[in-house]
Amino acid sequence: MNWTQTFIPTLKEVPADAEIVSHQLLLRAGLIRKLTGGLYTFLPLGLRALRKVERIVREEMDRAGALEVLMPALQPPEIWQKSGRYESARDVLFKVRDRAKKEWLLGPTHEEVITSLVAGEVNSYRQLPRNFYQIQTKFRDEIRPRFGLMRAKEFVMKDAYSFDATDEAAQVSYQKMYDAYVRIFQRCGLKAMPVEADTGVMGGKFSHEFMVPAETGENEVVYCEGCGYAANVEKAVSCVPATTGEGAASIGELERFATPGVSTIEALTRSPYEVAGDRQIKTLVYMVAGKPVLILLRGDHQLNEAKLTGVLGVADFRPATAEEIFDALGAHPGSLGAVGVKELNVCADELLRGAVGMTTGANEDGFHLRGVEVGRDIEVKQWGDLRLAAVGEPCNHCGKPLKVRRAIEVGHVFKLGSKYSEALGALFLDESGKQQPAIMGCYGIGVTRTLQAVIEQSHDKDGIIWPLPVAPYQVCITPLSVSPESAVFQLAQAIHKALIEEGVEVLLDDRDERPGVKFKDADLVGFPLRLGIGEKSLARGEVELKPRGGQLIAVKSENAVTKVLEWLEGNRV
RNA sequence: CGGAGCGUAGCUCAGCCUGGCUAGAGCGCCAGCUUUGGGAGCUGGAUGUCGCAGGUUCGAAUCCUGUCGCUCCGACCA
Repeated sequence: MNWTQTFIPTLKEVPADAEIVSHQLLLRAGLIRKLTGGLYTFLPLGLRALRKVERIVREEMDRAGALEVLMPALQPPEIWQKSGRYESARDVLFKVRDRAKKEWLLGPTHEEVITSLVAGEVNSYRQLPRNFYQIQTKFRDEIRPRFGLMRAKEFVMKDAYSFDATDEAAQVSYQKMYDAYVRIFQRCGLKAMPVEADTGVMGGKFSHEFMVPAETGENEVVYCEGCGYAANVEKAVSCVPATTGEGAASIGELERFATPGVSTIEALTRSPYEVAGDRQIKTLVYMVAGKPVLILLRGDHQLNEAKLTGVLGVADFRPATAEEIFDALGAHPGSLGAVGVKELNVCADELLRGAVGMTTGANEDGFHLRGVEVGRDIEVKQWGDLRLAAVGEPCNHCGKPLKVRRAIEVGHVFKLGSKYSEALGALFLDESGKQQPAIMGCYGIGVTRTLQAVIEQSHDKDGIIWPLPVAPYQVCITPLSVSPESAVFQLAQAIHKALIEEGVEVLLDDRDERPGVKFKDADLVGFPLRLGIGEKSLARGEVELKPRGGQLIAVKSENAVTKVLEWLEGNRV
């Protein structure tokens, strides 16, 4: 392909509305253009890279035995009502109406569709296991689209759904996808790590996310360098010693004391009170299904709402407002406590079990209580792990201090169980003739997001550094003259032709531009290999191979094609 | 949805506070000349609904109101 015949609108300046470097480079390298917030057009170069990622995904899904299908993006709301997600996922659902005013949904995902298909087609254990996948555009009414392709209203996703007759078989299906994901991200040149994940609104009990470490990521991963444990912070557990009464200022007697103006844990740790954070009980009030519930944590800990969902068994909750709190407890945030509270549900973190000599709010503005004994003074109705694991806490498995880093979620595998198969009637007859719901798994990869994650992870100050397998072109030929009769350009064209015949994806920069412009653009776009042809080196019978980000290699011009092929072979993943 | 900021040429932005000549710069684009190994130089040229609507005023890019869009922070997030 000649540069002048394709369309690569590179940008010298950084677009004002792109915040993170991968988004800036997507725009600057001429890969995408924004139509409006959260919606982008893929330009020829960007589309080529996207297709590369898709191809890798497709090859690995096929290798893992999954079958490609293509489902409708437009879906009837009825199946979403059946699964219950018409309500639970309503915030992300795009709804449209046809001329008869009937409502339709633009699919954010396809569990309902595939399960409906299987419900009608699969009747016997003999037809299982099955795994169907598709690569398709998904629509989500994101509250706040951002970071280019990272979080968009519309994006390309690979989604796969497995159906099994037994739990054990489902586990095998899950592991196949897990292994395929490891290969996919490796082949994309990404350092992605699988981490244990919360299952969220999807339901199900078992899940891993594939995370690409990046400062700009929207997720936090807790991990241990000692044993390899890694989990999304929403799921992560750590091993903090139980809270004892040792060292407490006052054990045994419940004592009310004045704390004028104190409304934070931190303020109580200071003079004259000097109550350490781990000697305090933090009292949060949440409205759970419309009723106030007290959530107790140690003062130095943070609430993990994902864990709260698990402990309460419902996701329908939110922090109470100051007014709701005052109505329930007669005090404002900062002076709250659960001592003597009988009429409200009290839900406490495990680490508070048996804690004595604690300090907490007195439910009277400006007063706290010390000498609190959980159990004696506080009636806890529900216990659970509610705590957000934090950096430095001991790993639950090996005791080494945990670390935390930000990451981009590029893939997610779930063991779903039978939630959807039951709701949508995906039943089969087992060997004994008994009707059973299929055991499902679902497996997503954000294809467009993966593409951007590659750039986020692989770039320098000059531009993108494409891993060879996902580069839009593998090689860019840069002749420093494009006058038709020049030896430089004639050689460039000959090599171009020869490489195409060898099946190499090659771009010939035939623009009549100064060398600096061509070099800068080649670096910006990030071709893995650039072949420079100029008068000076050609006078010595040489051309120049320049791997992106590597050292220049002079090769004899008659060996150029061979050397390029060798380089490509040597860098294949 | 709450908070903050921004909408002026294809891109990056100045001008606005303190209303007033023909609305500007750099980059890009077009033509010509010169140049040719890391985003060249000179000359000439084209390009604007100053987001949109209303208001105040003799006069609005500038002040006021509304509205739409974008960006950031938060909440949210399969």
